[in-house]
Amino acid sequence: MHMKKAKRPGPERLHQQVARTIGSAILAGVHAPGASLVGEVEQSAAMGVSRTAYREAMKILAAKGLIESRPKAGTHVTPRSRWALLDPDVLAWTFTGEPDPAYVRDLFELRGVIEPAAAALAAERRSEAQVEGMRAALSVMGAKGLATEEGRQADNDFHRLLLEATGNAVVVSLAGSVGAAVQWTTHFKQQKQSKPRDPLPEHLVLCEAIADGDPVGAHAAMNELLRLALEDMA
Amino acid sequence: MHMKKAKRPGPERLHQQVARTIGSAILAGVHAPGASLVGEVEQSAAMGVSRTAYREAMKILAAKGLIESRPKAGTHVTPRSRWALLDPDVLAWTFTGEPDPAYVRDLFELRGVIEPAAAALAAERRSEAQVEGMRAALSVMGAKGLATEEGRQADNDFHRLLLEATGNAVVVSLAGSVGAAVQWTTHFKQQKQSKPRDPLPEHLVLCEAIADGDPVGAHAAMNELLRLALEDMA
DNA sequence: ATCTTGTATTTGTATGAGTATAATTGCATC
DNA sequence: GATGCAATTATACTCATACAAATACAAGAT
Repeated sequence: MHMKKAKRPGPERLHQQVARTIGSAILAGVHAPGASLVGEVEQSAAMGVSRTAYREAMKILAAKGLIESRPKAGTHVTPRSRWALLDPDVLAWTFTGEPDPAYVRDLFELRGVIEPAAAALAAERRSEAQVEGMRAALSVMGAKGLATEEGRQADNDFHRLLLEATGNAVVVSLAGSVGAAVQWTTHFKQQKQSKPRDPLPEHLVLCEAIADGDPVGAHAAMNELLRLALEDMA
Repeated sequence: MHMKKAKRPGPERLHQQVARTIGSAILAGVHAPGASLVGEVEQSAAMGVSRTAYREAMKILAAKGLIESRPKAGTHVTPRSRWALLDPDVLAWTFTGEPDPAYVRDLFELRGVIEPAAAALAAERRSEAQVEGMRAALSVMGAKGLATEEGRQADNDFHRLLLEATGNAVVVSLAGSVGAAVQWTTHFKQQKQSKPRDPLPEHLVLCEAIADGDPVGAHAAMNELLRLALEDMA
């Protein structure tokens, strides 16, 4: 069987580059809420791109709630409360720089709410096939370890399967974003970790609670898993 | 003191119209995931707009994860799992048509997870000023009732203040989206409600639990509030 | 079969002109 | 002085056109 050629994201388009540059600057606080980005022609010229590319970048940022444009008034950064903080791109832009510690705290707090609830839902609704898949993923994870690419992939698979087992599309998309964000943060700190602990045991406990259809147990198991993960970073 | 002129959204721009039209069609299932919107020139001509406006609309939809474009391959609708289901615009587009019952169920389920947790956080972190504001809002709500615009505004204020009291920016933006979505759905069904129940008592219980700094009580009170609200719709 | 190479199709970028919107200003009025 | 109304004007918005770049696909070479 052929390995299907991995879908290549391709080179970043110009308007995406512009959106990333300005978006990152906004999230880093270079342009505070209320700040003015008035003057399409000057701004685009200053970046050395056409107004077309610049405007399309603005549309992307506006779609994510970071800016707002009106004729005569110009383009301004919106208050933080309107930003789509869980958007995948916004998340990535946030973690290009040093992320605000308060933001990371908020993120973990939300994770602590969402993921145990998701585990409980999964325990109630999982199919046999999903349990099979989760067990298989943990098996690979145990055999290869988290040091290998395969092991990390299996870890991802496990969590993805768990989310899908909730049968709640909104929870899936949300927890997916949060999980990705948390991985970004751990990626930072994990550099220093000389001796990583083996996280397999708590994964197994969680998996079996879900297999048993035990929402309360799954909730508690996920809580424990998150507690241990957080402990590893301190 | 002058009342600042209320910010008027103004007329919808052309590219926003196009984005709304196609976005709504995607969410309504007219264009299923994988469906092709190939041919910018033809598509834009068919809608009677310039290619510029059409492309800017595409950038908006792409920013919300609904579509994906690549040269030669064309533009296609992405799988549902990538959609930003909690984006304000996406929510609005969803509720222009008959929303999928499963989606509404998922939304309420998430609300049942988020809002009690938010109430508990608020109980731990609220300031005195915030408690004052929440009490004042409930006072107005009790005096005017939910039949008046002022009363509904006070209800919104209460919930907004509660969220702000969590001190968690991510929870605020998230719960704000979910709350807005839930209001859309209730707006549908509430038409038929001949005799609305007075929701003030459970609001007061919740408010006092938060004022007392009682996370467990606040969690339970919010659960009860949501249970009653859901009951009103059945 | 597999790899390379070419080619055609589609989106991406650039530019310039003109339009529409709304913040601002100035003026008249109360 | 404050308020309401009209003209001004800065700014984003829309359009049309041309060209560039990327890439899926097919044809050919190995």
